[in-house]
Amino acid sequence: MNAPPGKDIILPRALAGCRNCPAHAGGGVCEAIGAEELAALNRIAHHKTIPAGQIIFAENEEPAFFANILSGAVKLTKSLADGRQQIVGILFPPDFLGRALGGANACYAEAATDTGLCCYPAGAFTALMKRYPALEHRLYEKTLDELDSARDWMVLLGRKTAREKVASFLYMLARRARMAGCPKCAGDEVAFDLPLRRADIADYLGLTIETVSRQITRLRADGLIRAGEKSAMTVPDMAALARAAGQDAPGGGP
Amino acid sequence: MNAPPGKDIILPRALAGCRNCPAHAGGGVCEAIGAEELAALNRIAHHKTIPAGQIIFAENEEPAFFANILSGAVKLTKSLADGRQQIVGILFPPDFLGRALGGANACYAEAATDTGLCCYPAGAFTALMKRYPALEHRLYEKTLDELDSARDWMVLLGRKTAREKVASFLYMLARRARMAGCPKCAGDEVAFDLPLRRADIADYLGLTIETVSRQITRLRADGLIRAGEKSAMTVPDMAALARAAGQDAPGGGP
DNA sequence: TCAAGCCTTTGATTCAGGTCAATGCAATTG
DNA sequence: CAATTGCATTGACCTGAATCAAAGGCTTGA
Repeated sequence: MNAPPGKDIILPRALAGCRNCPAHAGGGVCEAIGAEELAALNRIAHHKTIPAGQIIFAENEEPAFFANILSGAVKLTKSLADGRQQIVGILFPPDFLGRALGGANACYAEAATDTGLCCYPAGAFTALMKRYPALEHRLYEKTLDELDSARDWMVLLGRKTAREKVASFLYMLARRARMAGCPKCAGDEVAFDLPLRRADIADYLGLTIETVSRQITRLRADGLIRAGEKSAMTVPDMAALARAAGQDAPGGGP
Repeated sequence: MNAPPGKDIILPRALAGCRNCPAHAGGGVCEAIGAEELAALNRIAHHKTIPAGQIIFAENEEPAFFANILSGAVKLTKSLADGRQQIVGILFPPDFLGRALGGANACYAEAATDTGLCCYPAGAFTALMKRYPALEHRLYEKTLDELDSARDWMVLLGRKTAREKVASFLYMLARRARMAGCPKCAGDEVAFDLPLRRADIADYLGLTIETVSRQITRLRADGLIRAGEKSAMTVPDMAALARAAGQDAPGGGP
């Protein structure tokens, strides 16, 4: 695969578009690098939209491009020879997609929902990284954060019960929604959309579809979540959900 | 904690010692950086030996130092409020210990066996990283590798059976021993010492002590491993062990 | 409008791994 | 040299989650 599949969008040759970009504020790669670096990045950038379910790149494949995620969600999966799957990470805006150094990607990347990307061709991006240590520095920071969350997830996979796993997953999404300004929230409640189907949630939590479904039913019966239309979810009491998740973060810690 | 506990060792003010250092060859931080960088590192370095069981640094603590691991093994653990524990990584020579950027450590670090460290005071090391992008680049590479192995471990935790987990753990140790020159091996066999007690193996694999013990017994009965004195282990057939581990790496892949 | 596919939910049953309890076995120690 | 302590092993039993099986909604589209 040489280029990301999906629709191309021609970028205006200016930074105007960056100003409202999620990757430019809120912890993206484009934050905390200089104006020169940003302009250079912008010159090689290229927007794409990817439909849900499409594979963005495969395992053991030299990356042809890297990207900032602008909208949607991307799942990173690994699988065993016999087909068992594990989702090892979910990327949301403004996360960075791709192993920016040292060869092949170690997992599949697939669009979990319709996804918008700001793509950089691998060669040009690598050259920029060499020229601008600030850019590499920023990516290193983001990688350390990814490593921390991978390790948090290892605790979940190795030591939490099915109920705690599902509660943790919902709690993570709710915290993310609240931090993102929470457009659908009312009062203290936090509302958001589930970006994953049951099968994906199961692969993310190391469970089966059926167990995920049962635990969601149970959490709903216990009043810890409310389900609305489609994939809409509401958390009436974040602290209670955190407790059910086995987390010691009453208000909204890590 | 301001300094690593354990015995201090005065370093000769020269690079002579680095020549045989595991961190200087075989993938360590000190490999693939320039002579100038290496000399600067050496100037701030400081050897320590840490006895087994000693905590090297705690969670949520600003690191006072970073270190290359010279000998032994260090376990990184995270735990839930109620005491459940998960080992999220084991570091061997020539791995790098510490979050070199952006604040507090995200897990406990404890010496699994008697461990030798080459320590760098945090402030001085950070200054060097700023001055020498090559050093930061090298650390970034190592962090990406750590992220990849964390994700491999997530597959193990989420999707493998108890038998596969234990086989994977032993297979990982055997591969490491074979790559390290395999001083104890005879012929095609691979011999090594278990650096962890049953309780630690259980915390690493997301199992209980009893299950680990039973699976080791079973693997022994099946002839996939042989146990010697103390913690000595021998793998007569690496390919067979890889198969039991659910790995698709017949000869000794990733 | 109805059939065909997807997902999701729910129920019944099974089983891998956890829990509880006893024993074994070295390495220390008084 | 008992007695203690800390692991490791083994056995009996239990349970949480997997598996197998069957409906039950929603979309999609003819």
